[in-house]
Amino acid sequence: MTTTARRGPGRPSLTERRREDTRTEVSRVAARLFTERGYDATTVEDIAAGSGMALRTFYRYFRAKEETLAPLFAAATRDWVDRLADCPPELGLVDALLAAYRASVRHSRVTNGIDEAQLRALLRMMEGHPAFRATWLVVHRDSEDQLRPVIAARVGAAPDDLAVRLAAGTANTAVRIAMERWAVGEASVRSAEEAVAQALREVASGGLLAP
Amino acid sequence: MTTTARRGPGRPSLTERRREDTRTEVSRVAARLFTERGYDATTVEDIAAGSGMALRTFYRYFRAKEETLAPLFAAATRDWVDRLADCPPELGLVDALLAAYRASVRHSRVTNGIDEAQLRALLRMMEGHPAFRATWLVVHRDSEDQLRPVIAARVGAAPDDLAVRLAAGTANTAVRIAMERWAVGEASVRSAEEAVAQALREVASGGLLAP
DNA sequence: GAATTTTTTGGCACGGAGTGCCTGTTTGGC
DNA sequence: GCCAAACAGGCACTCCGTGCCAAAAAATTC
Repeated sequence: MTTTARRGPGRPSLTERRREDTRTEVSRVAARLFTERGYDATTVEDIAAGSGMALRTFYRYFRAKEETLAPLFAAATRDWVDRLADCPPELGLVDALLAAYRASVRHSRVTNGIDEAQLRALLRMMEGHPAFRATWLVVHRDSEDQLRPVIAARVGAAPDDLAVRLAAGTANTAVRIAMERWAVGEASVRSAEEAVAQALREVASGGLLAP
Repeated sequence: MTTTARRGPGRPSLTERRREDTRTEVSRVAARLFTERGYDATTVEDIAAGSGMALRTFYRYFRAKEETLAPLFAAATRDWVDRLADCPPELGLVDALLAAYRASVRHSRVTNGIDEAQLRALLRMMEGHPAFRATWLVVHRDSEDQLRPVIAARVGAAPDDLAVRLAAGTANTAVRIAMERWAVGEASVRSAEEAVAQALREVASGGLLAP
């Protein structure tokens, strides 16, 4: 972490940020072990040992083994939402969503977070590993809730308006489906970015539901 | 089950249906125990005993404790998709989705499946119970895949077309969000049916994403 | 209908997951 | 240096989930 971060009012405290860093660090270790040995063959003790902590301490950071990858996935969606909030307000919602995604994926390539190759490998492991699938879906469900206030602010509505909820849900679903298509290596998908662009453009056009 | 069922070509075998019945039965027992005592306070042995089977046998029907409610949730979405397939083709997609939902909820009120009050109670338990949340989301993710071929058939496209995937994902998300709104008892929601109708109409109009 | 094969069920033992409780160790303010 | 609060670790214990083998039940064959 090289960013010079002032404490700021809405900003999490130093302790909380340290905690998040630890979680991310453990998450990276787990991702490596899972891809190397598989999910079942990796014990929580392995992850704890690899992270230089005791088993009991691991459980102070994660409620369950299957939660271990959540910080890694969540970092990606979190970053996307944050960049959406920073997008110029005159941009249309879909354009902003796409621009935010592009900025996020470009930036996270050079900095911390999860790199695309690893994310892809993990997503491919999801088939046949219910625990993985569940984590992936839970992270996206959380992302939906994070998206709501940002979308609400852009369109000038309340975060719990039905229209805002649905916009968040739809946008989020589009990104999820795009990444799932990209992960399995569908022929017409050249990059995650392209997949997301296609999906967002499709829902922006109304798609099959609004003919 | 009192329906006189011929074997039919696409129909599952008797053994498979017996198995499904057993799963549903156990699912109902678990739903009762969870609502009575809470999720954590209910052990798998309780569920097995309540279902008249040994613990080891339970694990021949379910891979994990958190999977126990899946048949109950899945029966609802499965029924919805089946009725969509039976809707007259000249009906618009959104109208058909809504009609199928109405038929499903009306019919399952008198026959087997899960009744609304219990579903609502279980959904309300989801807050603070990650395992529940995950199951709910996984069921809806599966529903998305079941929806694809049916939608594809209606609009005359391939099931793995991006547009079909997104329509399935969006429709499914709309229903999920509607039910989540209904479950928490939002003021502007009088019934699950009304919530779903509102949500589907909103996405049919294009919503905030297609202004 | 008796014998046999196949499927289903249950008991047992075992390792990993997850937690309550208590003891050490670090951190930070004085 | 002293004390308090937060954090890490060890230990014991319960529950989850599974491999393995034996008993029971169901289907099949003669």
